[in-house]
Amino acid sequence: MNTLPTLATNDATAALSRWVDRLALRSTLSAEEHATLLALPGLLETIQPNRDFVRLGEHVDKACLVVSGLAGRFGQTRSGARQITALHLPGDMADLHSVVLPTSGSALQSIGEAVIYRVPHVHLRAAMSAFPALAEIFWRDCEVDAAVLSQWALRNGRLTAVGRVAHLLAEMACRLSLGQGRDGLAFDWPLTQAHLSDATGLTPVHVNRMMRTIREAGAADVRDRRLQILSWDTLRALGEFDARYLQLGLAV
Amino acid sequence: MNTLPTLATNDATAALSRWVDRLALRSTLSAEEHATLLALPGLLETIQPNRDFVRLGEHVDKACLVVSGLAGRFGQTRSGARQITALHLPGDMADLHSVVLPTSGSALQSIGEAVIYRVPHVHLRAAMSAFPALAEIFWRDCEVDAAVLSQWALRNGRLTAVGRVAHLLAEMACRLSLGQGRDGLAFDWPLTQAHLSDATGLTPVHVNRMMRTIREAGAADVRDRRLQILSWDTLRALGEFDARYLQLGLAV
DNA sequence: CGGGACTTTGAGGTAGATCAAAAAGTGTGG
DNA sequence: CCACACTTTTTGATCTACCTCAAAGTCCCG
Repeated sequence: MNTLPTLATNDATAALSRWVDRLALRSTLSAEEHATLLALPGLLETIQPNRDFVRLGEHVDKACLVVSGLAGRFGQTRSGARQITALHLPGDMADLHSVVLPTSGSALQSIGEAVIYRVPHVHLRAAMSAFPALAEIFWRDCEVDAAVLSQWALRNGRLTAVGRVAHLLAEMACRLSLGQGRDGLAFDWPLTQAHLSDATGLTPVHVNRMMRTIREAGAADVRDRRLQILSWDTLRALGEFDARYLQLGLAV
Repeated sequence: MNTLPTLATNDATAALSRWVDRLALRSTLSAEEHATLLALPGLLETIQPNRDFVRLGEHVDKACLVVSGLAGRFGQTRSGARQITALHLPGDMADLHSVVLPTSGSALQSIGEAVIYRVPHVHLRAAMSAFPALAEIFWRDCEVDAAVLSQWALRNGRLTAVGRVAHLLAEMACRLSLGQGRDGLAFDWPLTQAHLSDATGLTPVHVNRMMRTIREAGAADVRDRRLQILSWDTLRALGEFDARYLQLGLAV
């Protein structure tokens, strides 16, 4: 499915803009740096639902910016069990780290249909050469992802099943709203219960039961492919959730 | 317990040298960059067993290089359960990422007695200013840690208890030997079974049983605070272990 | 209207947790 | 060198959170 060139360019610019805004939350960008990043060339690509767009072990020379939809980072055991180690939403440069480690250590897959914008490393490197501060800014962006992953390890290692699911829902609500969740918020939600089970290390059946528990607690609900926050406080309590690790610049 | 200044300096230099050698495995360093890093000033500090030397939420202005002993990165749930999200051995700059994210998202604690060398960010930043390539090299080092964490998430999410413990033992054997494990290798091993349980998300009692399983399989054994690799192939099979993610430059 | 993907429910099994206590190791002071 | 306290490992017995297997129900799309 092709979009008109202009439309496509607008999509990419909007996603780049989201990304740059998020960078600016945590780093100081000069006007020139800002402009350079917004002008990064790349290729728009529509990815069918649940398709790898970066394969495990592949040598990559482009970084993927999520334009629309959702992307997951997938690991896999020898016996074929999958584990999601990161979820990326529009405005996330999903594998910025590939600039410094170009051999992909895990696969990237679309969740639902997704559009990505592939930015060649050459251009990112050119930007870094022109503005050395960008290296640090990119590095910082990657470290926020690492902090999130560290929280996932804690959650999946030490929370009960309800806690794990609730924590994930709460995290996504925060990231999707770029702030604290609030009662009544709702978001597009392409994740199936199978995806949630791969992210939390549970079985799909058990995730289903935990979603019921969360619904019956009046915390959150997924209906019609949308996530509804019913009671933010309840959800946060269930998942022992504290948004500080997301580094969104919220009140401490 | 104070050591003579000269001795102390030698320790720090040896640890810095290990760190720089490891950087050189994955990045290309010029002679000047090499020399600058080896000359990084810092403070040697001996840490009592099981003491936090970086606290959660603290604002840090120094990065910690492990000189001797072992350090763990600890997360904690509200209910007090602990999860280890990284283990750092001598020659690891345990929180290099603090240069770009100075508010610590998790605590660092010694495992057994440890010696660390605290390198002020100012000097790391000065090095980065003098040699812009260093920013990228530091970033790459952090990304290797992130790749390891991602593997931990996969392991703890999707392997059985024996697999998790075996995988951790195999990883540590590789990192301690800077290569593949080999039958008969042995290493100092300050980790208690309680530590292993915090790293794998299991209970100490169950870790004990899994250690027995691993011993009875003839794969590995801990005796007298030393880890003995009995059969590398068996251990690797038990943990579904593939060393590539460690980026040690081994044969693929 | 039929087929595929996803959710939901049920029944029964098991890996790992929990609780409790003994055994072994380690360090300290007398 | 022994006695004591403390930490760590080991073992046993029981319990339960989550898994497995199976099938029905729902939604969506061609």
